[in-house]
Amino acid sequence: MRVSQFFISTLKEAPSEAEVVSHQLMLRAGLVKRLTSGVYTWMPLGLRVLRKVETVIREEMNRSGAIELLMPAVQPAELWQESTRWEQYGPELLRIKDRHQRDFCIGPTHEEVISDVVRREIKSYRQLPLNFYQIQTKFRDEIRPRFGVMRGREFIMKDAYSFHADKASLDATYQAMYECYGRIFTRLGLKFRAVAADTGSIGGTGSHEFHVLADSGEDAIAYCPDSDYAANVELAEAVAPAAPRAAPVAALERVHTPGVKTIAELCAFLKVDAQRTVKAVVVEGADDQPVLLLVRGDHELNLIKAGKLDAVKTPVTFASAEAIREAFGADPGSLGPVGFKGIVIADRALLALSDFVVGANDTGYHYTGANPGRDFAEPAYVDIRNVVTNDPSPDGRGRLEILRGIEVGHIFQLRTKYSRAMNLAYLDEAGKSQLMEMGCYGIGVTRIVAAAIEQNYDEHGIIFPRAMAPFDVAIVPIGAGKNAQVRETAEQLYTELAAAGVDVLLDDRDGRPGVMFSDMELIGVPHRIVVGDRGLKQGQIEYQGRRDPTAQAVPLPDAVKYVKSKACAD
RNA sequence: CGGGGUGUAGCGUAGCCUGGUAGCGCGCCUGGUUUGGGACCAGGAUGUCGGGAGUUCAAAUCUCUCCACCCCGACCA
Repeated sequence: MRVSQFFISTLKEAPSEAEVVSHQLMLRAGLVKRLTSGVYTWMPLGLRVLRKVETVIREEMNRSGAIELLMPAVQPAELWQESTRWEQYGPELLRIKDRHQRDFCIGPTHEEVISDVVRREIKSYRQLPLNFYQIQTKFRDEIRPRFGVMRGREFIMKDAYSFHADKASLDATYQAMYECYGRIFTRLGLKFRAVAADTGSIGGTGSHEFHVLADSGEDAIAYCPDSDYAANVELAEAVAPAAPRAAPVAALERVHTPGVKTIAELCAFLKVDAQRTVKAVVVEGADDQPVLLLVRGDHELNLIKAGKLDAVKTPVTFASAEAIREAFGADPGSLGPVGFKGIVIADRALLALSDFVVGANDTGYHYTGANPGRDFAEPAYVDIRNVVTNDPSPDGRGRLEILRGIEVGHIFQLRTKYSRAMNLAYLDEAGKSQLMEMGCYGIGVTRIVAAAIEQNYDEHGIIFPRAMAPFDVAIVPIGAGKNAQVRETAEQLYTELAAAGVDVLLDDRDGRPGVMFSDMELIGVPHRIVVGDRGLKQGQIEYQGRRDPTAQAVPLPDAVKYVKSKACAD
């Protein structure tokens, strides 16, 4: 491709709407343009990147035995009513009406449609298993789109749905998809991690998320460097402390703590370690009575874990200030278990804690020297906190580290959740009707582009991994307009590299060198050839990898071979 | 949806407090000089100052209202 026949629109300054690096760079490089909140046009350059990502996904999915199809974006309400998700999905489902006032939605996912396809087509166990996938545009009316295409409302997803006669078959395909995802992200040149995940609202059992590692990631991942344990912090178990609780030494003492509301303020005021304090969080209970949750001061309550407790209403809702006043006679910031009559649930870390500081249920007062069993009834002890660095690994084989990640893939065992609702049945060998087992497997295609940039950039711009770079190699001729040898050499290299199967971009704009260099760096082309009279006088061109600190002189006759080996090496 | 903020040319912004009819940098156009890291000189074009209403002799500036976008929270590929 020649720049003169392509479309490149770069920006020197990042539009002020962009907060995160990937979003800024995608706008500056002209990969995408925003149409409205969370909705983007993929410009020619960005589309090349997207297509390369899709190609890798498609090849690996096909290799894993999945079969591609394409389902509609617009879906009739009837199907969603049948699965009961028309009511359950909430405002994130974009609902529309046609001219006859019939209800439709723009598909945020395709379980209903694929189930409808399969139940019409599949009658016999002989036709199973099947794994259908598509690469298709989704719409989810996110409450708050952000970070450009990272969390857009309209986005492209690869979604696959597998159907099975039994659980063993589902397990096999699930495992195949797990391995397929590993190959995809490896080929795309991404540092990633597969983690055990919460099954969330889609439901079912058995689920892994694939995260691209990046400090700016929205998710926290706990992993054990000494074993293969890895889980989303939402799910990672905080194991019960091994050491028993020390016997109480201090007496319960009420201290005046005026204006102290947070654990940080409490620690500063009383000069105690946060590990010697207990945080009290009040949530709405299943019976609408407030439930008191206790977590060690330096720990963080895990709302997903808390939501799984029978006594707690799901989704977890914090009690209102009025409800708290009524139940505790004090404001948040001074709450505790001493004297509280309702349900108290403590994190298991408190099993090892004695003589701690906790709110006194009197605004502006705390207790020191508090002890369960002596000063208040022993609460139930369960795991309701987020794991932290250095917690023991749940598999007992080391200690946890925490990383941040961007979720780019998610695989689920749906089991019979949808087949039951949608009546997805087949006839087994005995001629008996059975529900199909089902799995689903998603990859955020557009999100991958943003995640890859988040992981690969420098002060000059994007550094695309080879597999998703818009071009493999950029040729930058210097002074081509008035030096025929430069021009002809560049043209010749362009032709030969293209013929050798290299995706090459020739910057034939005859612009100033600085402009061409910075554009090629900004858009993330991984390899660059400079052709100038300076080098040609020595019979050389220059090669520089996007991450190389300096350029390398290469004799002209070796140039194509050299560059090809570089471009295909990584 | 709740809380906070912003809206001035394609992008980045000044002007707003204290009302007097819009400025700068980049980009764009023309001509010339340049050509190894975002050139220089000369000339030029581009603004419903987010929309509407109001106050005023006069509104980018003050008031009201609507809209859009961004940031912080619950969701997710």
